[in-house]
Amino acid sequence: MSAIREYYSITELTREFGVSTRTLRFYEDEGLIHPVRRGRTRLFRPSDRHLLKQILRGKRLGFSISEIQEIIQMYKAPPGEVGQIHLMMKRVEEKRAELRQKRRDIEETLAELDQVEEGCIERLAELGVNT
Amino acid sequence: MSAIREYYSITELTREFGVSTRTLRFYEDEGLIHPVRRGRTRLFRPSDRHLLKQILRGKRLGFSISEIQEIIQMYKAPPGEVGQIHLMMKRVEEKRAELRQKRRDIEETLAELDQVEEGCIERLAELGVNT
DNA sequence: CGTACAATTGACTTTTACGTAAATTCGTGG
DNA sequence: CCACGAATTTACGTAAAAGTCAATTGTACG
Repeated sequence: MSAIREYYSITELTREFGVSTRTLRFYEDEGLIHPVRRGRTRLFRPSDRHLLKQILRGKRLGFSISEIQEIIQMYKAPPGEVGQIHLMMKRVEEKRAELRQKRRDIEETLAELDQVEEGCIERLAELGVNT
Repeated sequence: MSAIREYYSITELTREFGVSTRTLRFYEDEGLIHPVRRGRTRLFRPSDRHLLKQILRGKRLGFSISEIQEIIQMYKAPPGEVGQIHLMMKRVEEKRAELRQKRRDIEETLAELDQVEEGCIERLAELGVNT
């Protein structure tokens, strides 16, 4: 078994997650991740790797980079000021509403795909089940 | 109560769904919808409107136009040839897998946002519940 | 019947999220 | 020490999904 690595190279992460080095540098430019450096070379810590997972998850859900940025900000410690905390809670609730909408969209689409499959099965039956 | 309309104008749909006319024309160019014409003016039938709903649902889930195109194709009657039907069933299963992944992503993100909210509440408690 | 407004077409622009290529720089093994 | 491979920087390119603008064209209506 492998212990938890201290650092990952950029190519290790590109292979693990199927993204390009360009993509990782782009995410750094956009301020989504902050790998440390040894000289000019980027070293990704487990926390960077975890962040990358969250970024890619956001991408799969169709969020833009700036939306992902926003979500990631929320994961960091809550701000110190009461007004800011309430603002964050409002944002959290908005994101949740959006996610629930997406979930409903998924359920609907899945249901329709089930219908499609049924149609296919029926059609196959019509054509004679023997193949 | 309003009966089912026969036709919708382009601006009616843009208002109902919050999209621009450019967008609807773009979808038509891409072959997603096929409104009929009176002269040069587009007339959208209820079926076009329904299609538009499905398109926007796909957009919310982060699917590209061509992916949405693919999904919409599935909703049309299954093909006549056995091989084609099996191919379609395979595609359906692939899409379902993708949607289930998205659903997992949503659950994870929702759980994390719950954590964020809890953190906020705790933080507020620390600062004194009186506000 | 004219005009004002809604809709269309076509062309160009913009934004996002990277891709790609060229030139450069580490650093490690032989 | 030096070559070679891996990583970096800089800069320009591109595809997708519209936005925007200009020039027309219907067409409804007073």
